[in-house]
Amino acid sequence: MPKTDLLPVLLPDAPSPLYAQLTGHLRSRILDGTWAPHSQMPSESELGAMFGVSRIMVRQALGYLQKAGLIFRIHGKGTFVSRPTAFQNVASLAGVGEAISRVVLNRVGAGPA
Amino acid sequence: MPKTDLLPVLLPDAPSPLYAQLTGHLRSRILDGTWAPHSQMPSESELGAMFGVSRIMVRQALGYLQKAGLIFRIHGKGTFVSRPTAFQNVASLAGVGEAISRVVLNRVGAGPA
Amino acid sequence: MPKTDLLPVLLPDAPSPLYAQLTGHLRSRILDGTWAPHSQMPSESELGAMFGVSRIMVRQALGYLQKAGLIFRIHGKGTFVSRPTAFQNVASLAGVGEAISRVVLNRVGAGPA
Amino acid sequence: MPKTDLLPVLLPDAPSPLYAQLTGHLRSRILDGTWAPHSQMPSESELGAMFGVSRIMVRQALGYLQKAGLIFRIHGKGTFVSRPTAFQNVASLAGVGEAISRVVLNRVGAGPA
DNA sequence: GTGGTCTAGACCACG
DNA sequence: GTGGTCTAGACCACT
Repeated sequence: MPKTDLLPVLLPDAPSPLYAQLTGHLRSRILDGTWAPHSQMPSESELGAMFGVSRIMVRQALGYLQKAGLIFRIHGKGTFVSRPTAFQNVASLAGVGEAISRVVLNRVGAGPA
Repeated sequence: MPKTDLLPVLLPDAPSPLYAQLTGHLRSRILDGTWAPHSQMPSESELGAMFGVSRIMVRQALGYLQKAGLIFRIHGKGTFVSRPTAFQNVASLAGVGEAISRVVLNRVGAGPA
Repeated sequence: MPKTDLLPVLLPDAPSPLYAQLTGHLRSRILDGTWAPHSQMPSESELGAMFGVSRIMVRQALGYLQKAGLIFRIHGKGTFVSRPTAFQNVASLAGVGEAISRVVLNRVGAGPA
Repeated sequence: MPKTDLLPVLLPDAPSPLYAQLTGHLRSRILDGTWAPHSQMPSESELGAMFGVSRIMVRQALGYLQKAGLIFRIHGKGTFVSRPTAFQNVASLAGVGEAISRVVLNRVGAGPA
């Protein structure tokens, strides 16, 4: 009787880590245009204050978004949205976009070994 | 609390589980003011060392105390005594107290810029 | 067996972050057989003590090694070397090796949640 | 009252650079014992706020004091006064003192379980 | 004044 | 008693 019928709904019982939630929130704001492409996002500290989490969690979430090609970061300058919405599904291209943007805005940075 | 070797048959023969004893000890220290309301308790590891039990036992005991509204825990921060003795029976309100305390504690340490 | 002398001298003028140095040290010990394939490595805390760094730096270094397929980690059990030296250059296969090792050592993460 | 655009070419018009003044202030506080030997000084941000200067100026001044052997800095921990007045002229030894202090400080908080 | 590295130590989830 | 998540706050490198 109790047997759930093939859940179409995603079971929300799993709490999911904070940084995962935060990643989702940030991604939404990028996709919905709150932060426009190539515009500077709020600083890591500000994002931490906005969402009530520590800076380390912000950095972890931003790291995911960077890996996904949605944003790129420039040391000493800030964090930026990388590409327009139309390109967001093409993750592999976004990576290229990031590299180009980095060069354009400043210069290449050294990745970790 | 002395050990009674003669147990009435109605009770389980085990001399009360370890975590129950520990829960009693911790509750006593909270009620007698050893750990003041809203003050931070020793860490789970320290409590384990203090009472000579494993951390899993400590967590089980703390879980009881939390459910009873005597304490609340903040991830990454610590375990805290929730309210003065007078409020200890109102478990449901204590939950609210926890939520408020959490916000208060968060905000104290997190000034925006 | 010493390191491959294939690569010309890497310019060592950059101080290189601590976690990068640590990653190198750990990789060396894996490659030289200090920690044998499929054997359990020291815990994160022990590695921190061994190298005089914080656990977070250890985790960062282990994260790199995991991404490179040299190790895999099992929650609640430990960190393990993933594959023999002969396979270390084939990073893509190492991922498969990890999956197999998980099954061999214990079992699959059974419940699909 | 007039803006002197007639500058004597030999001397700079600025009455000693900002960081030199700051360096003097900080040195005074160290020598008069405001910050005791081996005690932790205020953070770079706090010092900037205390003296109304930017953090970059603070870092420049601290760099001088470090080179002079009056202080040493530990990444992720803080800035510390290095030695009593009697030793302040022996800059080279202060470097050794720093190294030792680092180990000592590290070991205090990092028991091998 | 940003992002980058690092420390110390808490609670959480799993075995 | 492991690895996983999270906090708070320090100094560092760059602009």
